[in-house]
Amino acid sequence: MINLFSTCRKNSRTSTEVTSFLIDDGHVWRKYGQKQILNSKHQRNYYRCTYKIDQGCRATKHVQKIMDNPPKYKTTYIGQHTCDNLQRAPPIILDSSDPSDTSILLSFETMGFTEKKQIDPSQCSLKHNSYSSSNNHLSWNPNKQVPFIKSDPVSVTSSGLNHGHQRPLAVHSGYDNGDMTSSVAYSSMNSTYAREGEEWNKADLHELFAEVGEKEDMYVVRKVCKVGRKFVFARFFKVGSLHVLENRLNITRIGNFNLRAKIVMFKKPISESKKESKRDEWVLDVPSELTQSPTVNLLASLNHTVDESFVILSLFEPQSLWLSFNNTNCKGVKIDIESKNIIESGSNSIFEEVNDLMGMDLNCINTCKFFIARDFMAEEGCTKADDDVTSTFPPKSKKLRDFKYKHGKMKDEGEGVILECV
DNA sequence: GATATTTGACCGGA
DNA sequence: TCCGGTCAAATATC
Repeated sequence: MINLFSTCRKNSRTSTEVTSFLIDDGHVWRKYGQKQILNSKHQRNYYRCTYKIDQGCRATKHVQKIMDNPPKYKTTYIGQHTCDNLQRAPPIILDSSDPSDTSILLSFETMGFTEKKQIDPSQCSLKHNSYSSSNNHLSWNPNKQVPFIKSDPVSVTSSGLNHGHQRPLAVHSGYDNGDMTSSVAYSSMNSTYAREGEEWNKADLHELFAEVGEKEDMYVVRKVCKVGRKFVFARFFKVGSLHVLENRLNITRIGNFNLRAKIVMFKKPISESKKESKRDEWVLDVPSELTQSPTVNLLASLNHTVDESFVILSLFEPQSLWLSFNNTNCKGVKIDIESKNIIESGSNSIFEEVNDLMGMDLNCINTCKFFIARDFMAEEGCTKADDDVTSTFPPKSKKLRDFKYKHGKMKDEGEGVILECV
């Protein structure tokens, strides 16, 4: 429910919306305070535009939960944005949890079409586009809560997915890294951009995932990856075939948007405390089927030398891979698989190094981009996987960039990876 | 080190 | 003086 009106307050235009979910207007907000309001059960959270300092944008808003069951949130916008920084991607998935959790927006990608139009909150209605369930994609009728999937070309039964009892679900968001334990399948799902009018929340995703497997938990990453995509980690138990599960998710459509699912190939020992669940402790779990990775063929075509490189296939940019070179000062290079262009490199001298070491003839399309060189010299020839695609990239500070490149071990940087030792 | 959030203190209008 | 809005140091997270 949206109740929009305008009035004057402190010489600023204000508008108020009452919704059953938290909304995202495409702007980047920073919380600057919270206050217990008289005769109100919940605190009011205050936000200002992130670009207040940079660009002098004076827009603010406050959000307050005004009803519990069903939840209702009152968002009051004060002032208009004068900044020109819209959030990197318009949102579509809206959280219905506590207002203190400000993370939870996902975006979706239409097939071959990228839409960067900002969503006007006043237009954020419940209208939905109909979608034809042709071309082997599953369709979802947004007017129905569940199930999301009407039909299933891939037999869930034959996939070995367990459809038994449902485990209690846990949802992580914000800065929670997700306490991913072993013996489970993780699927990272990313997609870009949204179309107007559809609202999604984590409860929706829970129900969607429940359709395809026994899901333990789901982690909606707070920030976007460096290509501006939101993504979700979902963990499933008792998965008979990871690839069937992956395929199953990848043929799922939500409205006009495809789900993009990639299996996350790492695991983490169960730890007792949250503090112990730092990603530094993650260890790789590269299943044997990954030896069939396309990167193997690519490397073969590139005449690489066995002990000189690792190959990292990005989860979130599956069209590219990273190569790192142990014997050089230049720690790595990112290569587009199809074009074989270097799209990011640690230094301008990388090309000579690549040519010398790998016998590759690579093209440079961008040497200006900086990437965080990492040390892949870990035990047993493997490094620890880093599932974080959320770090600032590139680092804004030259000082920080220099530091990270010099040390080359900044584990907090990078992106979700499948690592393969070759 | 950079950036975001938390939270008690502070301020100003009613 | 009360109360809502904001500040800013401390803290958390990356």
